Amino acid sequence: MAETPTTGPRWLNEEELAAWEGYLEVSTFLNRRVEQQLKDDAGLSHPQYEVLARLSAAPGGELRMTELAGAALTSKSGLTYQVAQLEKTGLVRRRSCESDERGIIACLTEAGWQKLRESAPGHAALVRDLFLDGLTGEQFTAFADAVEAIRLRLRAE
Amino acid sequence: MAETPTTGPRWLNEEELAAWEGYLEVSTFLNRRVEQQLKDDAGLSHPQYEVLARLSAAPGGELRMTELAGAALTSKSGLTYQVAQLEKTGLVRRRSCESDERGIIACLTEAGWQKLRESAPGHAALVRDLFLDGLTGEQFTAFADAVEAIRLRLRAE
DNA sequence: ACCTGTTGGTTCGAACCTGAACAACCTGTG
DNA sequence: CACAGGTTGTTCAGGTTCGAACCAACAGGT
Repeated sequence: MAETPTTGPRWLNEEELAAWEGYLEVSTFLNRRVEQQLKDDAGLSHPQYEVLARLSAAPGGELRMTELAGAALTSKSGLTYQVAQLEKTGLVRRRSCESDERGIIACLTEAGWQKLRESAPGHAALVRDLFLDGLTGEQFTAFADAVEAIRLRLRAE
Repeated sequence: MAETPTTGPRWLNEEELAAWEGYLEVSTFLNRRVEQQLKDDAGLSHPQYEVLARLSAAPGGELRMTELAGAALTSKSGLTYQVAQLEKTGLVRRRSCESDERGIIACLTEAGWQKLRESAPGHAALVRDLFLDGLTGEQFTAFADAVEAIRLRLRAE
């Protein structure tokens, strides 16, 4: 009984484990809430919203599929699926690329711009409510720094 | 042209948007890497590992399904699925609960303990590498604080 | 022009997750 | 005891995700 604590395997110390588990919990619930809000208010999944948002941030509201996949954080096949969904509902259109026969360019339709204009405020409000408003100014910058640090580390591979 | 910037809809300011998108990116890639490492090294999905870990942290290495679902951050039906998978591979066993006829208790088998002992160090090393080692001590505590703040906010509903 | 290696996007299969519907069971109130 | 209302866990259908395999098209060297 003396040599091993009864708490089971713990290869991270107390603090580290708590931080990691806290992060996992936050990440899970944040995703759930965002997903739910978008679905209810705009009929979009989070990935779909992300696609619209990334397109809207690109010049001309259009991007090649691969670039879009990178920006919207999904796999190539995942993006094919999502764009197909968005095309069904008329929010995105696909056209072929002139300079590269293989290329496909996804671009926002007028309805896509419209949908985004409608749904972005609600989405932003939720992000603000759940994520930003809970933090003091100091906490926010510290958090942003930490995220940036982890991001660089992840990128370096 | 003058009144609206060409950057598309942006209902969060520069800083806030960058933090949110940074978080999304980090969260996505962190999940991917963890998932991949566990799959490669232990043949487990992250949810499955989570189940084993939570069970191992519980007294006797066993928990009722509902408690386990709460701890492992999945829905009830998701847990049923995962436990079924883990049962197939012999890492978890189910037994019925004496005090409550409806209840099912999931408990780690010896193979389950063994698998966890084998895989935890690799998992911990990755978490350390991607998540913890990228942060200075200050950044770490600031991050942990921020996560805790968000967590409380999410819980308050 | 012709290989060779690389890239762009889609398709396919399998795994996964979720919410809703369900049956079995508990609980407490009359 | 009976019965209404809540809980427990599973099942089911539907949508979603990923990676591997694939074909078409580019690019560079010979």
